[in-house]
Amino acid sequence: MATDFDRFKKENQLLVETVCRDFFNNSQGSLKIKKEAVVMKNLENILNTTLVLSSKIGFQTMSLRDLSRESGLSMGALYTYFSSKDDLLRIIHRYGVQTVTAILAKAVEGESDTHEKLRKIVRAHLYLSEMMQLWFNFFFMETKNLKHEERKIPTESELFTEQVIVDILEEGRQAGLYTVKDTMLAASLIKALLQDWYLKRWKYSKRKITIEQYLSFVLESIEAIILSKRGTGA
Amino acid sequence: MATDFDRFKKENQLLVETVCRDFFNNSQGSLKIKKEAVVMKNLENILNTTLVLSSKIGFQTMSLRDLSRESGLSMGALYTYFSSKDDLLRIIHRYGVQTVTAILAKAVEGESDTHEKLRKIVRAHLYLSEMMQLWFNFFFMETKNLKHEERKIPTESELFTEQVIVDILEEGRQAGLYTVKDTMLAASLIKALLQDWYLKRWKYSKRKITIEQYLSFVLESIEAIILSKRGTGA
DNA sequence: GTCTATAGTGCGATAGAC
DNA sequence: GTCTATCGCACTATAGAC
Repeated sequence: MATDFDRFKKENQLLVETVCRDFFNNSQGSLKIKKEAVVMKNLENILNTTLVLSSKIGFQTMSLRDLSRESGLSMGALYTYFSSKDDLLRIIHRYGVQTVTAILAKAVEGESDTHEKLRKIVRAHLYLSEMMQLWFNFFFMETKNLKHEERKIPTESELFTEQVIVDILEEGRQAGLYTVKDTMLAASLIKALLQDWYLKRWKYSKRKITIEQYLSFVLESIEAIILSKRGTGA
Repeated sequence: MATDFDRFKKENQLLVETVCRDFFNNSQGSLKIKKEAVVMKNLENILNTTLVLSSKIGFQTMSLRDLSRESGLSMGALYTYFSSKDDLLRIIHRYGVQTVTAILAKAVEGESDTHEKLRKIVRAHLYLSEMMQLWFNFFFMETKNLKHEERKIPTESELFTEQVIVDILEEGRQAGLYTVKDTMLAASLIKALLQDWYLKRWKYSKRKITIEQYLSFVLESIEAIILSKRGTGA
């Protein structure tokens, strides 16, 4: 049986391709290589290999020689796609966060029912973090290696998503649907629960908790915290 | 006015000293330096400086030259307290986790009221993570740099604390006090909320959320999730 | 018990062949 | 476009003076 998550996966198959294409379109001026197909293939390889190695030993510990060996590309080839190790870090953050933010923003688009909107953003966030588990972990763990000016990228993304949730909660509170008093703290709490899924993946895997089970539990918990009585429509 | 947290701080002033003394007692055979006072002073300096630098740039990025400069100790002096950079990492994890676990275990000792026990462990965890913020962050961020055999130290500590919470929830459920069905997921949720306080310290600081406010919100939220009706005693 | 000086290693980055 | 060879540097770790 196809689960809800399977459907989401099918609708969003080309995530890494999106990241790579964004990069290619933005860098065409400065990039030495002009063939899109070549850039796409190698860049996807580089990014995926970097994410895998970083999840095991961390970005700083990973040497470019490790990356060269694991990706099958020579040191020279690597340097045609980024200008320094720091640049590679920046690329992953910038274009990764951009893609994630765009998908999450789209997830609630056109939904008018407040509570349904809340459920949609929670589900989209959880599913996306599952599909892009290595990316989400990377954003969280490697931010401190960015130069100061670049650190605001993941920070602002965190605040943006949280603000989307705050807005929904505020809307529900003013409509008398939610009784929660502090919508900002409630939104932080929701973010913390969503984040726990990918930060503690080892724990949930070991216990064989499926993503659907986790989603149900999170939604129930959120409702317990923010809902007094549900409207007749739900 | 002295807050609840101020009282907790006074009762647990000597945390880093405890870690250092544990280390000294356990290493006296292998340690070159024999004077306890000297070891305590320098080790505390080394550990604190390491935690500060790691919180800014990460343990791997921090060079021992950085540590030497910031602590005021020479490279040679550093190497009389640990045998390699990896050893330093291990020391912080091992003795730090040991101290934290002992304090948390003591926090619920002798409390017979189930719900009060839950509130005590939540409060102790939150307050302790505030006092040892750099330590808790270090445990979380630097675990992957440990050699495989040593990684179970922080992992088991996470599971231990969670099990304490599971036991309390299970006790309450069987007594008819709590209606929560999945006590394990509920305990994970509580841990996630506690962890968010120190992982996202920048966010809560910026918003001027005090630790007392956060504690109240977390306790209320937990109660909303697990409680049906409170007993007459509470 | 702490220092300075240095040995030895592996890194990021690049130049030039193909 | 991709490769190999190599430069210069910063690192961990240690040896020997004080």
